[in-house]
Amino acid sequence: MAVTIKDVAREANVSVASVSRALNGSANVMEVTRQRILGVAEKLRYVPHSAARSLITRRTQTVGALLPDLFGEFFSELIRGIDLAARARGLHLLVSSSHGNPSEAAKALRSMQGRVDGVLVMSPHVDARFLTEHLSEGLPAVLINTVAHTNKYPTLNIDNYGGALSMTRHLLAGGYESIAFVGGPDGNFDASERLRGFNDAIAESETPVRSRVLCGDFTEESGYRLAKKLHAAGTLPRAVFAANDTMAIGMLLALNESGVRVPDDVALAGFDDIPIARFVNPPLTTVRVRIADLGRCALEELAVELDIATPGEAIDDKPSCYIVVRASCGSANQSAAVSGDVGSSASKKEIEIPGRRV
Amino acid sequence: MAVTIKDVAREANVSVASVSRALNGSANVMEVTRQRILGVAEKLRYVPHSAARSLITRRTQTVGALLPDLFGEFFSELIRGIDLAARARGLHLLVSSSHGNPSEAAKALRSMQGRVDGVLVMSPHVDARFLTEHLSEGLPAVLINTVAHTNKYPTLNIDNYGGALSMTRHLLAGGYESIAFVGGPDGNFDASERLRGFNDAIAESETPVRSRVLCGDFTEESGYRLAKKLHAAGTLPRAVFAANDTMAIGMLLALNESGVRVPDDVALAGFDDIPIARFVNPPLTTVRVRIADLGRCALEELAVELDIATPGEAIDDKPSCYIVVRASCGSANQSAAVSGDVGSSASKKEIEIPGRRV
DNA sequence: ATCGCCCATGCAAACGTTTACATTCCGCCG
DNA sequence: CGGCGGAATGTAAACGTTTGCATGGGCGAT
Repeated sequence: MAVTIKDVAREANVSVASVSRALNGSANVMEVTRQRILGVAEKLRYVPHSAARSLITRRTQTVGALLPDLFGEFFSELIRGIDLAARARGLHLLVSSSHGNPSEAAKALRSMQGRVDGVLVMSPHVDARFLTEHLSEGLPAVLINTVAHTNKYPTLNIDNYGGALSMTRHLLAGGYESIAFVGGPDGNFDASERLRGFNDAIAESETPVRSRVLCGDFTEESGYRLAKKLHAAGTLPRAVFAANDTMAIGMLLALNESGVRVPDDVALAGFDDIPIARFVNPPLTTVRVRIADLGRCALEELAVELDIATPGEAIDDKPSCYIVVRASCGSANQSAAVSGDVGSSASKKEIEIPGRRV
Repeated sequence: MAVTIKDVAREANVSVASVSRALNGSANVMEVTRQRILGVAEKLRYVPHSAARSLITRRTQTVGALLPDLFGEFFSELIRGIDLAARARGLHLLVSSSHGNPSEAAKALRSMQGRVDGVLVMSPHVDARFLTEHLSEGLPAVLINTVAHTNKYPTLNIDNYGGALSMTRHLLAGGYESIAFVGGPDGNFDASERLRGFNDAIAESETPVRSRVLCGDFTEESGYRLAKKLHAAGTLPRAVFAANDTMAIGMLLALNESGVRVPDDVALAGFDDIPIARFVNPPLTTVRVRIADLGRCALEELAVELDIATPGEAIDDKPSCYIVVRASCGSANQSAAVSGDVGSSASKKEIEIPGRRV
């Protein structure tokens, strides 16, 4: 680390300016000189001092990712997507995760100030006030899956609406005459969007269908309780679409216990495609979110904000959802019709149906 | 970001030096002056320019994490552990993951040069040569779960040996008279350590036991094939300890298909406690690694290298393994004896046994 | 052949800190 | 009463780059 641009300059018999020029832009420097400089730099294992560079260029070549307390696959995939996209653009990735409360997140956000050129923010605690409060004026940011309605920053969301719409249509196409939707916690953005998708799909249905909406809270227990209650009351619908897999699995447990057959008596579908979904019995039909895609798109969007996106290439659309049809809803007949060519990654008993893009 | 230390100095009617002193160390500055300066800094929302600071202090307050292509929970947990520990120390975390090959990892490592004070390296491609080649001389580093034998850098490993030893002892205590170990790929460090643990446990056994070692490659398919082969040959042992859960689950699939009862006919154990392990039928007995702990320990170790560890506090021991007893090996009787007090996080049907610390 | 222009290169300022050293001021002791 | 020491504060150098501007030399045009 002791070797600086001056050392290279001296060794190559040029000025520091020429070294800088040779290494960076191709601003006028004779090819032979450039080669000599590059050679010396290589030989000396010169690596530019990024802090010094940042000081003058006011760029850090780094983006920050502010994430909530995420577990398992979701976190991994999100970071993977972000990381790969960042690397492709030559950007570094500064991560700050596991923020359980707003003040922690705020502190982390502030401490990133000046270390990053832009920031990806995903946090349940983010609202407009939080942002104006803690996000410094000039810092480009992209919001991920957040409820904050602001046109100040681009926002990327999982296509909750589209996914729920597609899944509900799928169930409707299965011919179930009564369908229940199990919602998530009040005020949860994902949950309300999924409900909206469900309602719209029901509304557009041409064949009459009895639908109802039940209140869950995204926990397995709430699913379990609801299923037990419905069974006890004898009011089980023919199909249930739970707003997340966790609740669906809770219901599945209860139904199995009660001797209700899935999908023969009740078809069941979830949302998220959590890893366990394919291992429950029967495997759960669900909506899969392409999480790595979400991360990648977010970073690309941020690149646009940073004015480093290549103008030519089109920035990807919002990350989409896929319906993954497994045994928990008995529509093997028509799903086969939808998708003859099954993706190679899908197991033999799985069928993927691209979700509607919104 | 336009507000610099000069602005604060001017506004507070002091020199930049005093501002610097007031904000950093408590080097002689009158309390009243300090308060005034702090007030002004707050009012102006001054945040020090980290690049400028790094330039002169030659510290970045950032550590890098170089990780291979990790999936799911392992990655999440590792980062979580690192992130939390780093935050506790006021360090930032620069992540570069998903490196599939040595040259990518090397590039990433070099590009971190100068942006970090130290680096956590976890990569299957890391050996001594790789390190001397690509890790700049003065950069502190801690190796995670790597085979590189070097006393130049501290190395943290999962306690593969101890975990396998404990699990094998557990099986031996279950009274199985024949036990097979299914190994991992040749040259894989984890795999060979686990095998070593198995062998040592067998060797120390007082009651005679027939043991054999089979060759797997960590894939589900290899487990599946092996189990089918053993069953066809009629050479199934009473207990099988697979070097990872993935293979164990492959075997479980095959055994279930063949009508072999687990654990009644064959007891089965794995290693890793991947999320699915508890959802297969029967749930898999396995060795759990405290991955977040691994990350935390690695960062603490790095802090020591960086001379920023508080001298008083003892650095934690190496991260340990836990045996998680589930239904796939039928030793409910004696495992209950081992652990009467089950951790609150364990489900009703799970028993945790602390692994041997090495 | 002379003049001007452009290209390659060098010089030096600037970026925002920290910190060694200089200065000032005050109180205390001789 | 004068000098001295120490605490509070100021001054300026240094960190390693990038980049606007200056310089010089070669070459084409007149």
